[in-house]
Amino acid sequence: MNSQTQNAFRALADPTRRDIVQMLAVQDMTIAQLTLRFDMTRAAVKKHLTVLSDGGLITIEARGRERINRLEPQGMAPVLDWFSYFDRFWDDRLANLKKAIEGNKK
Amino acid sequence: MNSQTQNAFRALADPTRRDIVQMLAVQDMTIAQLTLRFDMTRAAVKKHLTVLSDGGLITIEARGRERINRLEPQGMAPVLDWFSYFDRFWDDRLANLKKAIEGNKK
DNA sequence: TTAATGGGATACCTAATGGTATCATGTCAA
DNA sequence: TTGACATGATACCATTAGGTATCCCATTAA
Repeated sequence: MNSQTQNAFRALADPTRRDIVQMLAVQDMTIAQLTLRFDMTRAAVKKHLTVLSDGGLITIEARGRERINRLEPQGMAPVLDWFSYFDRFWDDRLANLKKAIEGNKK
Repeated sequence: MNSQTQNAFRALADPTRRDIVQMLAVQDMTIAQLTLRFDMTRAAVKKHLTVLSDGGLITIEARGRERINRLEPQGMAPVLDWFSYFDRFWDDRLANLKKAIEGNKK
């Protein structure tokens, strides 16, 4: 049923894709630009972008002959939502840890 | 390098494993008990538990001939930590969403 | 002591995954 | 209009992943 959650978790399971997500958080990038940052072919990068798109984590907008890959932050919501299930189970130690992480928000 | 992050993300990429994590949040369980809850063999469940253990999400304690599988909430820290990277990039819409999710904490 | 129970280990199968190479197509610039 | 450039699509390959079946060992209960 909830395939968005599954697709998002799956998309984030690969280290290359997590790197892409972090890069796109800084700025939109074309496939060619992203490919320059990795040691793999453009085709491989494009496959990762497709998986990220399926996971709702990015959007791919055509602009002329280029494709602008843009982070879709809302795509992370299903994942964060899944984690929220544990709020009532977390012990004090992790509660403090979580608080510390969120404190970094600055 | 940071294999804990990778192993944790990978462990959570499978829906069965996410279900196991949620079940173990409620109570510790043996392999046999968990197997009753899924439509797969004990060997398959054990494989999932191994992956979860590699990801630092559970601990497996031997007690007599049984193995007590216990949630290790701190194992989620690397994942939450990874997400915290985006705090400074999130726009208002997602910031509100995140806030709403955390509001569910009760 | 013996049988049943809980689990480990291994081999095996199929499908999915991450990657490449290659060729085709649309678009921009000279 | 004619290349060069950015990307799409496809076929192919090796490895990993999720699953089963099977056999073995340790522990517990009768």
